[in-house]
Amino acid sequence: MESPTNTRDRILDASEALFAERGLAGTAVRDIAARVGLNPASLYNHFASKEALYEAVLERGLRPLLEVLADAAGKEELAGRVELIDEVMAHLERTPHLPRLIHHEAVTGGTHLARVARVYIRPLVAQALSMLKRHPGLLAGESGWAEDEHPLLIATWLHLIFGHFAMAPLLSEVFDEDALSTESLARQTRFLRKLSLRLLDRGDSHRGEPPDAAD
Amino acid sequence: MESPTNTRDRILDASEALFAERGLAGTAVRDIAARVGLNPASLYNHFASKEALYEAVLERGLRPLLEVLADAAGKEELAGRVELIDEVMAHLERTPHLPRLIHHEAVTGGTHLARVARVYIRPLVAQALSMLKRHPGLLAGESGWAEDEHPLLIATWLHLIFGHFAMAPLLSEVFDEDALSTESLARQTRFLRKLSLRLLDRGDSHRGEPPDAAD
Amino acid sequence: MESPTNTRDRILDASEALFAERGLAGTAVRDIAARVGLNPASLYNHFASKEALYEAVLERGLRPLLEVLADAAGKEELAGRVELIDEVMAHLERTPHLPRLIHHEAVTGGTHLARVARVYIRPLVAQALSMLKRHPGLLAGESGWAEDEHPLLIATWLHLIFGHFAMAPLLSEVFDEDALSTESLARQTRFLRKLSLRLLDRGDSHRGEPPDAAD
Amino acid sequence: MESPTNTRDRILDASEALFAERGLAGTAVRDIAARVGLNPASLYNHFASKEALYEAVLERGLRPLLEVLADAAGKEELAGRVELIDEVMAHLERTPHLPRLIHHEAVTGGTHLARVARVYIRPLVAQALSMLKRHPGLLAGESGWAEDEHPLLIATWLHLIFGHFAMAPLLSEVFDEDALSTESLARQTRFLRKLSLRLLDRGDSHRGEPPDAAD
DNA sequence: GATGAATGAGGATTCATTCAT
DNA sequence: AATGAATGAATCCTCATTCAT
Repeated sequence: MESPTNTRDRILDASEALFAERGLAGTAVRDIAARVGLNPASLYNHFASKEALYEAVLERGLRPLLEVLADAAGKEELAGRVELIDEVMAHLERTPHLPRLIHHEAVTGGTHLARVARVYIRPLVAQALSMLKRHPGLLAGESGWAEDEHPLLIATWLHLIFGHFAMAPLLSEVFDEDALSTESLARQTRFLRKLSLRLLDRGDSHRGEPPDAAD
Repeated sequence: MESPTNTRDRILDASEALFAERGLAGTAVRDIAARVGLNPASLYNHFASKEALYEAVLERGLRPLLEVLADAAGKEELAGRVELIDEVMAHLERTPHLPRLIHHEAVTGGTHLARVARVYIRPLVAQALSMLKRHPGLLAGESGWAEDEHPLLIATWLHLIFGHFAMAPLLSEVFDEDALSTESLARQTRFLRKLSLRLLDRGDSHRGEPPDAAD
Repeated sequence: MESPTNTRDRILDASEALFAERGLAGTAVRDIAARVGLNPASLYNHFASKEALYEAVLERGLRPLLEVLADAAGKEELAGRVELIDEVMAHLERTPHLPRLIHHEAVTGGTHLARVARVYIRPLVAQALSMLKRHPGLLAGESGWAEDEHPLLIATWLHLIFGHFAMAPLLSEVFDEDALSTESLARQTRFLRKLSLRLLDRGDSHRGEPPDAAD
Repeated sequence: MESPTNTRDRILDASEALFAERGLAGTAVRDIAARVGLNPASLYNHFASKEALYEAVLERGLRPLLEVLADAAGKEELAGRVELIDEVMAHLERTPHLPRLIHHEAVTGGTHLARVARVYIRPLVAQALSMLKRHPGLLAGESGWAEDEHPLLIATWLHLIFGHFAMAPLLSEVFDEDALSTESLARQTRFLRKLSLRLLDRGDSHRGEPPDAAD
């Protein structure tokens, strides 16, 4: 988070913030340049076009997130599941623009979306699905989730994690509290863990095991 | 949803679709005009500016949605809770652009957001909160939700309902299925009801009451 | 030549002059606009792009020339031959920018060249060749032109007619006389007729028939 | 014509080709640099400006050509006349970009044109005119050329020689044969000699002296 | 000599909007 | 209510050039 001396990175930082805030179309190259303290023409010494800059921003933001997810997903299921939430939330707290960027792409159905979805998100979802399938709580009788509901569970986490960051402006407005504050994020993280246990474990499991004992 | 002969409505329809797809900044007046089969100048016979048109689109989309919500919220709690999901999902299915519009606003933190939030969403959230508070399942002992978690529960529904529609382009790409298809929407609705029961009722309550018996 | 009231034509006129003078790359849209007394943006109400404008200029200039040539070529050979020169020179005198435009294209080998060559010039050359073949003077013995020299004869006329107009700036500078003045053009026309007779008729033919008797 | 190791010459070569192809305005410094495999900034170690580079290209191309012309013009008239054509054609074959460069200048009426015309071309034309005047064939009776037609004869050669090279892209397109091929150039040279004789000698002279016997 | 980075000026084009018709 | 033409401001980007390294 320390401000980089490297021009390229400073451009990427400024772009990330503005693209997240206003979207690709709503962001003027000149505004990015101004924020970096650079002549607009200078940006073109580093990126071939606004479009290319946008892609670089996506790439730079998505790749580390991907790695966090892949790492966590590789661990033991039970532990990984909870830690996954923690780590993703922690990571996003450090790059809070990213979810909004993704939302812009997701909502817009932009050119990059297909690529982003295929390269980054699909493998992740696949991994998450296989994790789910091996989860003991799901095998249980009548209270479990049918197999065709598993994707919806995955989507639920996506919505709740990314949505919280992406919709932060709205949530802050509605709930009168900065949704990106440390406190708010911690609360959301706790809530997500609790909710996850509640969704994944049978009725009796979350009775003997207080969900937020970890804090 | 039959195509209107009224010019003003045709403009609103075209605008809604384009604003939802590309956001305010990404949508050109001339593109709206072209879609309506009109000269761009003619739009100004109906709306004072692009901005005014955008507000009219928001207004036209939000008001009926809020009426649906207000209506449902006024009913008996238990019945209302489940029907609320059904009705909102059904309503959004008929105006599928709306959630994306809201998301654009929410993510962008646009000028209209504050107004939209205060006028439309806050009262709703307040109502929902009071509903939650009176819900019997929440009174229960150690497994319930603390009062400061109630807003997060409300947000959960917002994320899951609006998110599903708004992120439809991404979800479709990732899950290889049109997220706005009748089937997909029905499944999401069923899932939401089940999830709601699971979140709101004590462990033993959802055991005796099969969650998707309603279908 | 009277200045047109029609905006589109005024744009074409200004463009023709500037494109001829400076070439496509050397001409700024804003300069065209300024010459017409218009905002640069207004040009785009009439032409989709600078490129399209350039094509329209070429088209507007070439088509009538083509017709002049086709008309003249359709007439009796002997008469036609001499009149062809006269008419082409007279036509070009009225559209003196055209040859420079063509030269720009010819020298640049631009994108349009292939089309211009195929659509406009090839049919013309073909016609001229067939005219040449039927010319009696060419049948004659040792002093005639071999068949593979016929294209070079055609090219000779092209060079002399179009070259005179296109290179007018240089010729004026070198010969201290405006190459596009009525007088200069008349002289060049006379010269071309004389030269043509000299090239096409046997030695004795141009003795009994004084070449510039027509004036 | 072997590719030079000298950077300055490599720049001049690349520039000559590009200036000839696209003209001064149409050529970007960066394109020249790219063709040389150099950073644009490096060009400025060798030439003060694009303009200066252009002038250097003109200079480098024109001076040897003029020496050829001056040399040939100094010789005996009759021999020189025919050899002049040969030598100029041979020289231009080795620097085929030059005529296009000159045409760009000539057609554009650029800043350099006046200088080029006065310094280089006028003395040459003067010399050629004096040659013409002393030519015996012109003294002849009614079939000769009046004195005010002499400049037009000079111009004729200019048009035919330089025009052939400069308009090569068009001619190639129209006549379906590379106008700069060895064969095509040889044919044009032969044609020019024949045409010269035909223009300069009386009717009976070119009867006893077959024009292309020289080949 | 070479280069990466920077820049002011200018390039074509798009945009939302106006206005006379 | 509709439109063609006009426009000032902005858009992305290119250009020739400079300069520190």
